[in-house]
Amino acid sequence: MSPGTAPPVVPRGGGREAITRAARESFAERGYHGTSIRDIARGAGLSLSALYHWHAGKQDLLAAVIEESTAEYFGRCDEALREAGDDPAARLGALVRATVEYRVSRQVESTIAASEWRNLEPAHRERLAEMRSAASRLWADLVDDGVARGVFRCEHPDDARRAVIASCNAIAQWFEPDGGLGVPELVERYTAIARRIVDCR
Amino acid sequence: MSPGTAPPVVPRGGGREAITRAARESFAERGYHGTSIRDIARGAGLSLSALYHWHAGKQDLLAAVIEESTAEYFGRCDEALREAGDDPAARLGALVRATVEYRVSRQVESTIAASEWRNLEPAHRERLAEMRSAASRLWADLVDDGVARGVFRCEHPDDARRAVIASCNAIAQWFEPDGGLGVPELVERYTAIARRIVDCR
Amino acid sequence: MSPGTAPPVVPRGGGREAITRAARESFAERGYHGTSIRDIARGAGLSLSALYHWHAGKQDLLAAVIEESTAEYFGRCDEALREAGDDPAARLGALVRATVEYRVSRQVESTIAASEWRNLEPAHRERLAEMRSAASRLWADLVDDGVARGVFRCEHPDDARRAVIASCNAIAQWFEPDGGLGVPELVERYTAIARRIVDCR
Amino acid sequence: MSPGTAPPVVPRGGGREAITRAARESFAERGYHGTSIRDIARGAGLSLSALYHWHAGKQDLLAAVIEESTAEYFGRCDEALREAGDDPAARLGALVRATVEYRVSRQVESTIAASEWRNLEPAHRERLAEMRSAASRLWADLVDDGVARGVFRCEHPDDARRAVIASCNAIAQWFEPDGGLGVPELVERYTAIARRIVDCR
DNA sequence: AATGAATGAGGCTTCATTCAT
DNA sequence: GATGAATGAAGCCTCATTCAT
Repeated sequence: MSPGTAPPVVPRGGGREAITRAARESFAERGYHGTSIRDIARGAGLSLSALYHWHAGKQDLLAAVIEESTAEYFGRCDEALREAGDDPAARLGALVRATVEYRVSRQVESTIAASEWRNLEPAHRERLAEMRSAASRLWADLVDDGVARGVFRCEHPDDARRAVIASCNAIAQWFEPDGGLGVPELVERYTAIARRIVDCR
Repeated sequence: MSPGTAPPVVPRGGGREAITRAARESFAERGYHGTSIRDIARGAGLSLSALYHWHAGKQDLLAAVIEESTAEYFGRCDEALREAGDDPAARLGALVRATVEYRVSRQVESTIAASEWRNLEPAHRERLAEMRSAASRLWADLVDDGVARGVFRCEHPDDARRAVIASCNAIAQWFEPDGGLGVPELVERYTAIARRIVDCR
Repeated sequence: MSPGTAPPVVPRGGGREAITRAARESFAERGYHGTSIRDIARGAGLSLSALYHWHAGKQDLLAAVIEESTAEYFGRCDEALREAGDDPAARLGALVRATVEYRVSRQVESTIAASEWRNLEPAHRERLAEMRSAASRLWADLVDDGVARGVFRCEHPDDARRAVIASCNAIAQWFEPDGGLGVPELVERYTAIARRIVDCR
Repeated sequence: MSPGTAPPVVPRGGGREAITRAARESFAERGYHGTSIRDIARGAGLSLSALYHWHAGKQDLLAAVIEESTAEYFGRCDEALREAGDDPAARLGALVRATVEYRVSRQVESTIAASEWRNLEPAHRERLAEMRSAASRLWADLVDDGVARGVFRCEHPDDARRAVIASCNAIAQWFEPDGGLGVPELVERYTAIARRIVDCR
C-alpha cells in the first residue's frame, strides 16, 4: 500500500485476509525490518489490535506470507508438470512457464520468500524448509532426468539448473506489466534461453 | 560479526575503515533495517561516538558501502575488458570472469548493492545511479556488439544479457568456499553457460 | 449505572462463580496488576465476553474477591468468639484458632485482602473499610479486655495484638499442607505463643 | 515519588543512583507490576532512555533493589550480632534491634524484598536466594543456640523464630514516624515481646 | 581522536474494555 | 447467556542521534 492511498474498507470478519494482504505488500516493498506493524495495520484499514486478534505477531505474519507464496509456486509447478507429460524438454518448458507466470503475476511479493527467509525464526524456518526443498527438487529431478536420458547435454546440471532458475526469477526485477511485452512471449523467450542453458538438443 | 566473536583491536586512526568494514558485514548479514548502529560500532570494536566521528550516520554508511562495492565491481569489469581485446566472445568471458570472481570474493557483501538499493535516500541514490548504469552499460554494449557483429545469434539480446548476469550473480547464494569447487573451474562453467545463453557461435 | 438505581439482578448460573474463583486464584498467585483479565477468563474456561457479562470489570472482581475473603474471615472469628464464652484466655484461643484455620485453609488467597488493598479504587475501599476495621476491632477489644481484667499482663496491648496477628498471618507463607504438621497442633502452638505475647497469667 | 512532586534535578553522571532510588520508591508504593518504567524515569527526573543506559530493564531494576535491600538488612544484622557478644538473650535483642531499625528506617522499601520476590525471574532469584537464606540462618542459629543452652525454653523454636520475625516485620505496616513513638522505645517493646515468644528465662 | 551520558521517536506487543450479533 | 471481532491506551524496550567533556 503506497502512502497516501486510502485503506480499503474491511468487512466485519474479513480482518485476517486484509491483514495478510497488507503484510505481503509491505514486506515486498520495504522488507521485513523496514515494515512496521503499524504500516501493516494501516494498509489493512484496521487497528493495531485487530492485527493481533488474527495473528500472533509480526514474525507469524512473515511466516504466513512466505508459506502462502511458496505453496502457490509449488502448486503452479506441480500442475504444470502434470500437464506436461514425460518429455524432458516439455517438462522444462512447463517449469519455466510456471516460474515466469508466477514471477510476473506476483511480481512484488514473489521475492519475499527468498529475500526475507533469513528473518524467519528457527521454528518457522524448519517448518517451511521442507516445502522449499520440495520445489527445489522438482527442478533438480527434471534436469537430472533430462541429462540422464541424453536430452540435455550440459556438462554441469547443477549449474545449469541454477542458471535457469536465476534467469527466470530475475524477471520480477525488471518486468513492466504495461511495457508492451506479453507474458506468452516472455515465456517463449525464457524457454528458449533455458533450453540453451541445459543444451537441449 | 557473529555474536561471541571478540571485536578486533582497532589501531589508532584506523577507525574509519574498521567501521566501514563492520557496516559492510552487518548490512550483508542482516540487511539495512535489521542492522543497528550499535551492532556496527560493536563489530568495529569502537564506541558509538567514534562512529559518528567518522560518518554522518547510518544512511551515510550504507551509501559508502554500496559505493565502494559498486566501484570495485566496476573496476574489475573495466580492467578485465581492457585485457580482453576486441573479440566479443573474449569480452564476454572477461565480464563473466570479473563478475564471478567478484561474487565469490565478496560473497556476502556483493548483494548489498542490489538488495539495499531501495533503502538509499534520494540524494545518495541519484549520486550512485550513474555508477550503477555505467556497469550495466558495459554488459549491454558487449552483448549488443556481439549480436551486431553476428557473433552472438540470440534473438533477444536484452533477455540474454539479463539471464547471464542473473546466473553469475546467483553464485553468491550457494557457493561454498571450501566446497571443492575452485574459482577457475567455476569461471569456466559460467563462461560456457553465458556463451550458450547468447548463442555464441 | 445511574446513582440510586438498584443493581441488576444477576441470574444465577455457573459463570459467575467460576470467574470469581479464577480471579481469586490469579490475584493470589500473580497479584492484581500481574493478572490479566484474559488470564482470569482462561482460568474460568470462559470467554472474555462472558466475564463482562457477570462482572463490571477487573476492579469489580478484585473488590468481590476481597470482600468475600474478608467476610469469611470475619464470620469465622465471630463464630469462634460466640462459642468461646467470656474468658479472655479462651477468647484469645478462639481468635487464634479462627485465624490459623483461615490462613491454612485459604493459604494462597488469604493474603489478597492485605496485599492488594492498595489497588482498590476509593469507592470500593471505602465500602470495605468498615468490614476490615470490624475484624480488627474484635482483636483490639479482646486484648484490651484481657488487660483491663488483669488476665493479660503485657504493658503494650497494641503491640501485643499486632504481634499475635502478624505471627498467625505469617503461617500462610511457610505452611506446607502435607508437611506432617496438623492444623490442631499448629493451633495449639500459636495459642501458646499468643498467650506468651500478651503475657497471659 | 508522589504524583505532582517535582522530579529532582539529576547531576550529570548521577543517573544510576537516581533511577535506582526512584525504582525503589515506586516498587514499594505500587508494586512491581503496578509500576511502569515511565513512572520510574519520571520519578528519577530522567528520560526513559537514560534508564536503559544504566540498567538492562525493569527486571534488572527489581533485582538491584531487592539485592541492595537484602544486603543492607544482612549487614545490619551482622554488625549487631558482632557487637552483642555471646549471650543468647543479648543476641536476640541485637537481631530484634537490627530488624526494627531496618523496618523503620526503610519503612516503605523494606517490604519489596518479600512481596516482590515472586516477580524475580529464575536467574535473579537463584542468585539472590543465597543472600536471603544467609539472613534467615542468622535467626535460626540464634534461636537454636538459645534453646540448646537452656536460655530459651520455648518448645517449638521454628515457630518462635517465625513469630518474632513476623512481629518485627509488621512494624513497617503501621508505624508512623511522627507519631510520638520513638525508635528506642519501639526496640525495647519488641525485644520484650521477642523474649516472651522464645520464653527467655 | 574519542568517549560516556542522555534524548525523543518509534519499535512490537498486551492491556482492559466495548461492539454487533 | 454468550460470543468473536475490534479498539485506543499503555506496556517494555531499542532506535538513530546529539551533547558535553
